[in-house]
Amino acid sequence: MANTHRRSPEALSPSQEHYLRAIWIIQEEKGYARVTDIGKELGVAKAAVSAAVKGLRKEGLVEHRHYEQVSLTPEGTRHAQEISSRFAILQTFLEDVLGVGRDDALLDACLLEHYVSGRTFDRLIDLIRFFEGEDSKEILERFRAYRRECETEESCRICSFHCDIVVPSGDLAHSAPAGKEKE
Amino acid sequence: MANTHRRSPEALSPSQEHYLRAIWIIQEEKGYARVTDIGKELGVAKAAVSAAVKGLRKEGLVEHRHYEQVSLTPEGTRHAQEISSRFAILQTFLEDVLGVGRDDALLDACLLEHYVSGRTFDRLIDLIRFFEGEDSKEILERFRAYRRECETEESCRICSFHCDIVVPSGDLAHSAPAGKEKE
DNA sequence: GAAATATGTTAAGTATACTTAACAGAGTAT
DNA sequence: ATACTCTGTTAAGTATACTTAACATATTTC
Repeated sequence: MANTHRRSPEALSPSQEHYLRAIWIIQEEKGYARVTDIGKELGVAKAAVSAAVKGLRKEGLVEHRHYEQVSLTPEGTRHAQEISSRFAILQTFLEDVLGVGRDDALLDACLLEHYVSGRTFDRLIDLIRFFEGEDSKEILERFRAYRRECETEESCRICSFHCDIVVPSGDLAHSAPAGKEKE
Repeated sequence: MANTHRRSPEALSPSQEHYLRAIWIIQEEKGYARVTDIGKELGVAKAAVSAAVKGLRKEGLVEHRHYEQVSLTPEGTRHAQEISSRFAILQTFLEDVLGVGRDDALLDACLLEHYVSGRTFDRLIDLIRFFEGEDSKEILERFRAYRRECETEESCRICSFHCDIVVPSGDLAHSAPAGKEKE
């Protein structure tokens, strides 16, 4: 695909990451995960889960004997926690820093968790911690005030798209059709 | 798919968005886009471009007669600009606010542009503008100082993953395995 | 203008990630 | 204990998005 991360062979696909996180969540909630539970959690048919689990088993991420429940191996657990960590970081950033509503934040975090690079996650954590710090609390407050102002002002509706960030001239300028994206 | 945005039928796929942006970039650069150019830009075979263009034509986003060059319709141009706008917003945020290196920023922006919701983009613009504003310049500087400190400190290496954001207890707390993610 | 090169299309095949439908195994209920 | 229900698997089919190979068209070069 022109749009998809070119992964190294051992790397997990977004779909696989999703399954792992779902299994982890269900395990935490009710102790064990069944095919049907996973399907419900992700909104897919049992057959799809069955196939996905087969793949995850082949990679040593879950244990699963026919007609029995699915459980994460230590390796699988490690991955699941990593993904959940990424999810939590994104959700925190979206909700608590940006002020995005919970529903949008959950949806966005769920998609983005698979695509953000480790380096960017590190920086996001920095930013969250910066805003979280005692001597920066007032900054977050200032940003929130700025945002409220932005929401009421007429001029700011325009900047949702085609604002001067697209064809910028200021301090943050980039030439509009920016660099290549070979992955 | 468990991992992919469930789009309304008229919505574009990440792949299609990618093609549109590539065509736009090439058009800007050299006036016209050929199948081969697009393939090179995206790193895919000509055959793939041919098929993709057929789809985009059916949706009225590009014009293309057999063995001739591809050009965006007004509708296609609108989409391409929108995507480029999203890309630029992300790149600006990653590079200028977070301080992610250019290469990572380009790669990340290229993946994320397809998945971030409009609402989140609005807020990202707010944040960029906030940091860009004259009376906030010193805040960005303070964040950069904080980051530099973070990089040198031993304790901060630990927080890349499995930090207390995962199982949080502070002000920014979320219960660890956070909400559903039906899309 | 014929040959060589560049460009574009088509066909066939692969991989992922789903779907529905049919079937198989396990547990419960009267 | 037979029937019903729930759960899991398999098979077949769909859709997207690629690949390579073969072929078609267009352009350039001599």
